Order: sequence, then structure tokens, then C-alpha cells
Amino acid sequence: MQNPDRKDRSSRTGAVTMATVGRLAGVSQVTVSRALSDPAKVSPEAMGKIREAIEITGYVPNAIAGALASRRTRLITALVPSITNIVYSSLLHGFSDIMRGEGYQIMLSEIGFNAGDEEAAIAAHLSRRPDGLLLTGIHHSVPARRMLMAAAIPVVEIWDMTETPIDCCVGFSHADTGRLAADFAISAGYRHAATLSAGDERAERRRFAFAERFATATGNTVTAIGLPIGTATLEMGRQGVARLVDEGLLQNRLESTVIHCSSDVIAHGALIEARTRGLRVPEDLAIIGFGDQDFAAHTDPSLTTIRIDRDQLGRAAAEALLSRFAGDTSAPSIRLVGFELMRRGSA
Amino acid sequence: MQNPDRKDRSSRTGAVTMATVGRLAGVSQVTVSRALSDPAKVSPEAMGKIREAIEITGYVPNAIAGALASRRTRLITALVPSITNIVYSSLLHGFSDIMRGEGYQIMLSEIGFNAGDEEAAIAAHLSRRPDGLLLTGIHHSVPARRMLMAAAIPVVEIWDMTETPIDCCVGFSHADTGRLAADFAISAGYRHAATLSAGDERAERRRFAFAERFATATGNTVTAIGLPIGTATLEMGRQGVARLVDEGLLQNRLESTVIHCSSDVIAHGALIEARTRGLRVPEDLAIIGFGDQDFAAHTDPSLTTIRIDRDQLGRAAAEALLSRFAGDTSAPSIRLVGFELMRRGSA
DNA sequence: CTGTTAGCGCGTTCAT
DNA sequence: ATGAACGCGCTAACAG
Repeated sequence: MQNPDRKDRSSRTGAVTMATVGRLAGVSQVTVSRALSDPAKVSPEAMGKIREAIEITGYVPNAIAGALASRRTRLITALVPSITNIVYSSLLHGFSDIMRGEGYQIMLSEIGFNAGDEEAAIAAHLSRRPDGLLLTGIHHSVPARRMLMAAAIPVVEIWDMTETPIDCCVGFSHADTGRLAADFAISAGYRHAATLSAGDERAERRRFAFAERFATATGNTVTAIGLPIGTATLEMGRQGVARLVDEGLLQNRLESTVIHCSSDVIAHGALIEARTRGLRVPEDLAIIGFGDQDFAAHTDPSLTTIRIDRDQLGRAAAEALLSRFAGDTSAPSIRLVGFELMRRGSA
Repeated sequence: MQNPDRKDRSSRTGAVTMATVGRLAGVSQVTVSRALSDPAKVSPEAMGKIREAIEITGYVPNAIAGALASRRTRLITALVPSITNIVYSSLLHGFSDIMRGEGYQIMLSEIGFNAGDEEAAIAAHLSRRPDGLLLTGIHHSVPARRMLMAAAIPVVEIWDMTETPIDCCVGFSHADTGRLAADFAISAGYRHAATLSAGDERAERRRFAFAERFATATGNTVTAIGLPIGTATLEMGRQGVARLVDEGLLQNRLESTVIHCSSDVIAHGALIEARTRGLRVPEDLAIIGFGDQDFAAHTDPSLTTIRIDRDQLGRAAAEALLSRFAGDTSAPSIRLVGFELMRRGSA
């Protein structure tokens, strides 16, 4: 007979382990492990007794120990700028949905829009040995990239586009959205423009591309109003329009000025302020948003904006990781997701 | 001399471990461990060499192994109905903020509003051996409660209130918010009411309390319009008002009917539909929301609603867990967070 | 189908 | 201040 103290050290720690279950079921710890991971390899009698023992003891597998032994955590970690921003949370919703369906759990960190905070977060995430990692954006510090490469796990960068991803990339060109907005504005006949843009890097690229394209086509410079980085608020949009008006930046033209906003929330705030000041939208002031949030179709006038299928983007990111896990080398490392301009009443 | 193959098995697996670092630095694995967890216990010379070795190898500690050995994961897991709902995400924002500051990471699962899905999620979370668990709501299945009790870890239930929490509870009474809305409506002179309420359990309790209190005070029955469970949309609010009007439920009274909505989004939709139909708010139709979201102060008319400091609630939940970790037995197991009615233009 | 043995990479004694 | 030995609870060969 064997020494129980060596077979089930948990008797000393109080934890219910596979060995505890095995002893109760009259089988070894390994058989319990197999019963849980591959029931077909265990006899029906053993299965029955093991199930019963699990029920009695209330055994919950220790995924930490399992991960250490198998070198698979079934954990995906994700870094996003903000969780309260619907743009990122809806994207994570689609991502998590797929991942959870495949047995993966998601660990999440908010890192804001400050580039310097990403590195420490990546280190913390990698220490948990995730099977895969999701990053928002394509700009990462050199040490961060080095850590990621060394970790040698699938990494998906989303919500932007690069030809040279760390591993794979699912997103779109922010500059292209800005140019699309500009082309639309030009073809709609607008000849004067301004921008209301948060200071984060992606928003800046949208703004810059819009302004450049618009200025080139019309010969008129585009007035830029800078907004704080961080959570966009209606208040920011209102103040943006207020500045435009108070500082005489709109001037008194006979033609309407189109405002390119970095988000629908900013655009909505702009809309509200314009109405409050008696400006007609789009006759006096036209407004273009970004994101096509739920409310965009219901503002008065409804908001012309750029739509990205975020849920779909999240799902595509999940599929990119999953095909990496499956060792599918034919899977593309870059997936461009489309966007479209939703023409509504505001421009 | 010792056999390197026994000292650093990682040489076979490719992983950079503490032993790898130690060998490079000319010290043992234990010294590396100490250097990272308690630098004061290591000589300056050793520290220097260890730091250098870490730099060279790009060593990232394995938190999985650390957790298995120390029985502490520094992981908190959280179950929320929805991540795209600002109510929960803003709450998690405050919670994560505090927790991350204390060195904890957050694992998140969305479980929807379907009570049956919670149990499996709890099991999955417990298998990762979190140091603490956050649950949304106070209703959990018997097996779920049993697992939680057996896990013997701090658990905080939030966004609701009970006298008998599993461990501790941070929230408020949903029924009380309904009564507050009713008392306000009554004192504001309204004598007719209807409700637009999502079908989830907490929303139903708000609705029921509102209707009961209002009916008791006025003697008039309150018309209830049921909305789907899940993500609230503006469309749902619009359709609610449409039904109220089309089915003649508003009747042709000389007095205004006040509508109690289960969320600000629903209320906003109601507002939009009322305007579309030429109903004056609050003269023909008064509207009360729930949540005080960003936009509530900026609708036209602005939205009368109930405000809960969600960020603060999240922080209080974090503090509740932290005081459990600290073994602070004097910490209260129940914390009531306040709410207030924001009287604005819609009612 | 089942059990034995040997780690996974780290923290925790207990010596020195 | 440092190291050897051991164990955390599980999976992965390998036998039988």
C-alpha cells in the first residue's frame, strides 16, 4: 500500500485536489485528470465514481497548476485605452464572445492614451503567460516590442493598420477615414472646414488627413481646435463650437463651414451648442462625426458620421488569434475591415 | 560543482527562468527570487549582477508558477452583465483603478442578464483561483453560493443591496430608487403614470416599487410597457412611447402623464419619439430616466433622472475587498451608496 | 484502461 | 546574505 501523505499533500493544505477526489473514488490522481480532460479514456465505472467524488467534495480544478504543467493558460489578455468608451467595449464584446466560446478567458487592462503606460502593462500581462495578447493600436515602445517578440505568442493589434505588425493586425487606416470625410465634404459642396479633435494619436491622424485633403482640394486652410485627450464628453464638443464662434473663427461667410469631429460624442456636443446658439445645421454649420454610435441616427438633425463594424472587428481579431493557435500558416496576418460614411442630416 | 541540468530544467524548454538568470549572475535561483520580492535581503553586488542578467535575458517572471507556490494569484475576477453598458463599465473603471494600483489584475466575464449563465462562469473563474471575486447583483443559484463559500475567498456583490451577502455588499436598493422617483412625481403634481422598463430583474424591481408607490398615492393604476432584456437602445424607448400613444394608453387627458424609464437611454428614446409626434415634454408627457449618463444634462429638454456615483461605487467595492485582504474584521460588510434625483427639464 | 514517474517555475522552510 | 531541498496541483510521457 502506498503512503497517503505522499499521494495527497493537500491533506496538509486543506485544498481539495485531484488526489482527494481520486482517493474517494478509489482511483489515482491521474485517472481523475483524464476523466476531466478526456473522458473517453476512462472506464464508465471509474467515471461514475469520480463524478460522485467531485460532487461530494465540491472539487474545482486548479487551472493555475494545470497551466504550469501544460504550458497553456487558456488566457487571453487585452490592453485597451478605455473600457468606458463604447468604441473599445463593443469591440471587446465581439472579441470576448468568440474567445469565451473557445474556452478562453479574458484579462483586461485599461491603459489610457498615454503611450508610456503600455510597457509596464505588457510586462504584467506577459507574466501571466497568456496564450495570446490583444493590443489596441500599432505604436509600441522598443522594449515593449522586444518583450512581445520574446514571448513568442500570437499577438493581434487592432483598431489601426500597419504593414509590419508584431504578429497580426486587424483594423483600418485612420487617415483613410479622414480622407473619406474630406472627399464627401468637398463633393457635397463645402468650401470651408474646421476640426474638433481630441489629442490622441489616432484622432490626430484622422484630423490631419481630413485637413490636408480638404485644403488641397479647396485651397482654404482648415481651422483646428484641439481637445483634451481622454474620455470625450458632450461638453468638449460644445466648448469646441463655442470657441469657433467666440473667436470669430467661423467668420461671417455666406457658405456653411463643415466641422470634422474626432468622435460622435464630440459631434453631438457640437450639434447641441450649434442649436443653442441658433445656428442652423447643416445650413450654417455642417457636422461630421466618427463612430456611428447608437444615438447618431437619432440626433436632430441626425448625424453624418463614419461607421466601423466594431463587433465584427472584434470577432475578426479573435479569429486571427484562433487561426494562429491552430497553426494555420495560410491565414492572412493583416485584415482590413471596412468603414463607410453614413450620410444623414448634419452634413 | 552542481549539475546544471538539474538546476535549470528550462534549458530543455527554452523558457527563461529564475534559474537561468541566477546562473548568469552567479547566484542561485532562490537569490533571484529574493532579489525580486525583497531586495533588502540581497547584497548590493548580487543585486547588480542579477539586474544585469535580467536585462540581458529579458526575463519576465512567471506569475503562474509564483501563484502556485505562494497560493496567491493577485488576480481579481469580475462578473458583469454587460461590458458595453456604461453603467457597468464605469463602475469597473473605478474598481480596476484601485485594484491595479494595489497590484491586482482583473479578469472579466460578461454573463448577460440570464441568471442561468452565472454558475458556469463562477466555476470557470474559481478555477483560476482568484484572490477575490466581484459579482453584479445579489441573486445567485444555490450551487453558485456553495462554490463561493467553499472557495473561502473575499467576494463583493455590487449594484444592489442585501442584508445577507455572501461576504460583503456595496450598492443600493433599487426599489428605493423607484419610490424616490414616485415621490418626486407625486409631489410635482403628476397624477397619471406609465413605465417603460427592460425585463431584467433589477429594472423590474425599480418599476414595481415606482408603480406601487405611485398607485397608492394617486389611486390611479400605472400602465406598464415591457421592453426586451439586454442592451437598451434608443429605438426601444421610441417604440415604447409609440405603443403608449398608438394603443391609446395615454388617453386624452388634460393632465400630463409621467413615464418612468428603466434607463437614460430608454428615456432619451422616449424623449425623441415624443418630440417626433409633436408631444410637448413635460407638458404633455413627462419623462424620468435612470443612471444620469453624460448626455442626460444635454438632451432637449434635459433629462430628469436618478444619479448613482458609479465610479465611487466601484472604488468602494475595491476597498471592501482590500480590507478583507488586510484581515480588517472591523470593516463593514455592507456599504450603502447613495443616489439622488436630478431634477431637470423633462419632468 | 490505469498507474508510475517526472517535471512545470516558483516560494518557503531550514541550514549554513 | 545565500543555498539545498521540497512542495504547490497538475499534465505528459511511458509502462503495463
